[in-house]
Amino acid sequence: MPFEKSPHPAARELLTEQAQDALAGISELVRLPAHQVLYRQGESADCVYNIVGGAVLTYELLANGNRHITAFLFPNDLLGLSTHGAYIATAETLSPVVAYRIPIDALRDTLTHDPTLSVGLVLKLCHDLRDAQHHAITLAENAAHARVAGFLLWLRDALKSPADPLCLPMARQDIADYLGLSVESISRALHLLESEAAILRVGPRQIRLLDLDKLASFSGLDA
Amino acid sequence: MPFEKSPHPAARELLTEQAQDALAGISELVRLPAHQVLYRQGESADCVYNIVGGAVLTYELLANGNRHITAFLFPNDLLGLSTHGAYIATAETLSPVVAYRIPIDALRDTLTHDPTLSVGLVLKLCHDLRDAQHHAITLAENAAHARVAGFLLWLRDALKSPADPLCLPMARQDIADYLGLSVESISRALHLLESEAAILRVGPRQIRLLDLDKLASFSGLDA
DNA sequence: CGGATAATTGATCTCAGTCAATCAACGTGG
DNA sequence: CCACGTTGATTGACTGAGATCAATTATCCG
Repeated sequence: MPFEKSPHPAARELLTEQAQDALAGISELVRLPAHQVLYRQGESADCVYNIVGGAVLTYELLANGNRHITAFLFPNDLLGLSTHGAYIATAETLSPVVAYRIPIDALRDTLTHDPTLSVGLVLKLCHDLRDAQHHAITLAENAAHARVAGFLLWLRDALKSPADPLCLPMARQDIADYLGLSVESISRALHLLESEAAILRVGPRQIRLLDLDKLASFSGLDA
Repeated sequence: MPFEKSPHPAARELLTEQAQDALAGISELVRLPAHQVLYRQGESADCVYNIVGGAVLTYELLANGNRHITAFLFPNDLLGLSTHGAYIATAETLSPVVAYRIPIDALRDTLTHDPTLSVGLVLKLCHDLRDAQHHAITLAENAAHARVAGFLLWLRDALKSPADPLCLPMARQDIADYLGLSVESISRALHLLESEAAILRVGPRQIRLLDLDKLASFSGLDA
């Protein structure tokens, strides 16, 4: 939604400062250790969270026992919104996290009074929707190395850290459950990308993206 | 977001009557023939559409020439929202369509004045986000017949037509591009589901869902 | 009725999953 | 400080589900 055509903020900062302030007024700052559950799928959705620092993932457990990761969330991301009063997914911290915890009632009240927040929230949701659709496109791409290449580029963007050794905040299994692949396929894809000199594995959690263009062409999603 | 916990409207009618009225006041009713482009990916996003009747699909063209369908849209669905002033996908009618065309500027103005609309819009976007995540989960499920079974159940729900012969508004190729499969795999999956007495193909576009429980267990997504 | 398009069926091959083993990294306790 | 055990990551061999290519059948619309 082109509410702000030219001076658009960075993709992940769609909640304007005013909106952030409005939210801060009704929220509580919480600090959480790594690998802590924020909320569980099916629980009554009482609060939403606005991440300040750290990384979070959300997942759903399927009937067959598979775990499907629906999103990785980073600073300025919002999570916990749902339509029918119950959380859709389970949310877990990947690292120590600092976040605003916002009671849903307070959010609703603020929303009905403060139009500024509305616009920011709508923009944020549009972005998240776009992200989810992009995720779906990645999953529809059948080639494993294409999914992994796309994932690395997406992560680089999401982390806003062009810091050369890209730091993965999640384990291989998390990437696998996000991309719909096995951990072994993730390894093989990384091996392939490395052998093609597109990346360099410094450590299991540190990857240098050597050739962004090559990665983009591997991902098949660009231009 | 549990803005309305108990008396929640049907999933596809999250825009309240008030919100619908607010939108109707600033919009123009348009009628379009089948297989007409509403807008193209990359164009300036000037209008959003609220579907009254008919079916629409949105897709993105990838670098490798593949077409990925991001959504099928039906009455009460909203499309055309984007974050940065340009449409993300191309939208095409599947059938003759009646829709409200809403200038984005008018929507923004209304949004900053009418909190009712805000809440409705946020709810709608939450629903769409959930739908996109569900789509991603379907794509991550590797079994072709599982995807097709899930798709049929989803479509039945989306069409709000328990009318026994389920009418598919889209072609096999559309289903394939939505589920990340080949047309042949769609056929084979339907054949399998039919041989298991879960469905019955009346015609290419008419399918009777004989055993919803069996379909659900094939889909593997339910509880 | 006839041509064009869509849908189905068949045969083959490729790629990712699975099972299994190896290797590396890290933290613990002796 | 180092041996050890546990966990996570990688690599290898094999299998199976879906893509692809090709041919046939069905359906739509003039």
